[in-house]
Amino acid sequence: MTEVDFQARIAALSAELNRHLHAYHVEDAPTIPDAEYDRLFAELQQLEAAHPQWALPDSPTQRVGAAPLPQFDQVTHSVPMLSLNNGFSDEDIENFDRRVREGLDAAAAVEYAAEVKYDGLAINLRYEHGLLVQAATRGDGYTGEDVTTNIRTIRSIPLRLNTDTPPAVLDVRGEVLMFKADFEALNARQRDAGQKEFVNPRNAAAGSLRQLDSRITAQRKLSFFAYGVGALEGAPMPVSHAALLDWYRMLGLPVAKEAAVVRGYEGLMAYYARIGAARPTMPYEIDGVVYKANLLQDQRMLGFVSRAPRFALAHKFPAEEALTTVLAIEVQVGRTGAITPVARLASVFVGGVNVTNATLHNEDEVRRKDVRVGDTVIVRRAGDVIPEVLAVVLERRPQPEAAMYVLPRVCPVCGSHVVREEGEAIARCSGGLFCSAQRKEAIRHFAGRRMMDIEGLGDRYIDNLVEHGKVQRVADLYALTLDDLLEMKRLADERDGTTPETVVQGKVATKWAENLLEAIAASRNPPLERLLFALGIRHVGESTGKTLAEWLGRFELIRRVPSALLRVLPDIGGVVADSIAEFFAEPKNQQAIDALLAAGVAPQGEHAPSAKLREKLDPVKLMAALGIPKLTEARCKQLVEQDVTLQVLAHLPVFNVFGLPAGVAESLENWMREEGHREQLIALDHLRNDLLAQLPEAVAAGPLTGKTFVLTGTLPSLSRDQAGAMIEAQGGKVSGSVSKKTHYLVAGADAGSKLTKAQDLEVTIIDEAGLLALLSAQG
DNA sequence: AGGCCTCGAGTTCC
DNA sequence: CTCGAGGCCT
Repeated sequence: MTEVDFQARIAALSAELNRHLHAYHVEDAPTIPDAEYDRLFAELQQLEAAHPQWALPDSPTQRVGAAPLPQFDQVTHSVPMLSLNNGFSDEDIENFDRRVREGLDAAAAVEYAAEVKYDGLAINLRYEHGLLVQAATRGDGYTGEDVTTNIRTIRSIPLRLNTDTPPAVLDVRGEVLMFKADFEALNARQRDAGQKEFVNPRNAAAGSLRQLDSRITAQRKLSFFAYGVGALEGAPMPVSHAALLDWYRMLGLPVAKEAAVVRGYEGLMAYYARIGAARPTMPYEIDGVVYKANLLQDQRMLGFVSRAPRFALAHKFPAEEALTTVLAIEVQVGRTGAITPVARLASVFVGGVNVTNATLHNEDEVRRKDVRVGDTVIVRRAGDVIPEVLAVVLERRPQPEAAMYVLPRVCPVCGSHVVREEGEAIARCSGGLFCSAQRKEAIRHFAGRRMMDIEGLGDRYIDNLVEHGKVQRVADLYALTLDDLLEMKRLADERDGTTPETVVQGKVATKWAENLLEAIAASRNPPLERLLFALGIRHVGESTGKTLAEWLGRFELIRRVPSALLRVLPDIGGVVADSIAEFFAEPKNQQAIDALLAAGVAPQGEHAPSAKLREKLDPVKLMAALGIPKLTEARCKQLVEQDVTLQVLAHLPVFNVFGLPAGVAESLENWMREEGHREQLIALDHLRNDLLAQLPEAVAAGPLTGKTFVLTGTLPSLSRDQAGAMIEAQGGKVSGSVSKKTHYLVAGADAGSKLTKAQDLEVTIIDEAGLLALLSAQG
């Protein structure tokens, strides 16, 4: 044979084998005996090995797996993979149908695409010019993991689309799952090999897909069904969901047989009943059905609400329920001291997992359900994840019965009083950082991934470090020595009665300790927003931390700004501002922070306060932010217009002047009479002047000055932060929600309610390209 | 005052 | 993931 012959033979074999694969795995109609397939496969493998230059990218030999990866790479989805809203009751479905009809102004019954909801893993397959180039997990919806080599091993996924005119880019959304039969077979193999069995098909599929060694994945029988689309370039978007599925079938992609088009509420319910009846005999597990407005045009019109489409709903089957007994009711103490009762249960298999604990939320909840030790209870996994005690089976309550549960009046950890604020559902331990449980939780929070990110400082170590007095405050982490850690481990081993590893495997233990110390040291320079989040200030999470860092720039400043100034920042109101100011005013916290700084913790990326702050330092806004009852912004404006600045206000002897109504004047007077308030005002005024002096001049009047923008959806190339920064750099303003005052709405993919609202208000809507044009045209 | 939306907090299992 | 609370707009 000549080289040309080899090339032709390889191509022919690839094509033929791919046809057989498709017939077998997608059409369920085998075309040749397995032995014959294996023979052709072996021939192809041989030829490719001898003539690798002719091997095709979609050769079936690509499916056997490759050497292990060191890790999975991160992939950013060009169109986010959002989640669906869930419906359980008939009423939920009725509401869904009604909202859709209202949204579409539809008189007649709406046409829906209905399909089963697989219990598997959502995956995005990217095809470029017809070739599978990348497969990624859903992840958090925006970023997932690159599992291409593993996905290639799934026989029913075409490596090349069956078309001569493939789109330049096609993101196929679908579900990877394991058939029940394949799951049973796998577990039988695992059992024979003495390996751990998987608890359910979903976990087996997830575990197989997360193998770094794709040769293992290749041995697991995974399946795939396509049901959605992300990015699509170079081909028109099908006009309906049903048309999309038809197109997929033509391209050789597996699509579930159960997909159907139905009409109106009755159609939905009939489909649900039909699938529910067929469910036990289906070859794979499903946890419900999915409804989507069939017409793409309808989907567009309905749009999105925050993170979920308004045009689709997952109609879930009732969660599986199981009976078990309550062994004990214990309480947990959270970071904020929250006392949460938890039921310890006799282990029971429900919803695909073994459940041994279930939260009882709070005292009222336990009372309402009247859960007692020894009771038989109905348990289910709420929202498919979190186990929940549904109800007590009273007939099975043992005699003599246990007493009704009462929440402990003192903290079981530290003995401090448990307090329940008026109107609050949650009881809290009053011990603060005196309570070791709260201390542990505070340290755990501090070390967390999204905060200081100290790798290797897990719960067990934190427990031991606190128990053995090595760490009292977070700052103590930075003073830990190798000896401290080794001693801690020795004590812990002694107490647990385990073999003291330090002695037996001194080297291993030392290495562990060195790594941990290194991780702690490496956490010394976090971005400012993360440090703020890590401190555990109530109401300050990731987002609020970011706001503070962005607007005020320096930790030293944030530490001393009064509540009134915090309150003028976006998304920070009275409650949050007070919480922050009180935290930093508390001497214990001050000491803890000073110790942290002394230990060398220094946030990186500090900067001067944002120039945007200038407008927030407006005397009217600041005065209104003081939180004086009845003193509205309008009243403040009135005062400032009569030259009553903060400074003047602080020294005013009387208040029933300036045309203020008697009630307002009285309220003002009462406030001023309280101790420290006049001083507060003066300090605030000084701080304001200080800040104004150091703030960069207001952004030079740019072309966008006076224009307000709102960003929504996902832009193709810019993050929202980047787009916002660009707008602000040219003098524009970015606001969080659409109003009449909005000049432009910048809408990306999957824009939600903001888009609808902008349309209602007839606000100019532009996309990323439009924004860039606007920016560059004038910049 | 009411409604919508986002953020924070708490929770479980593998 | 879900709940409740806080913030912001009409």
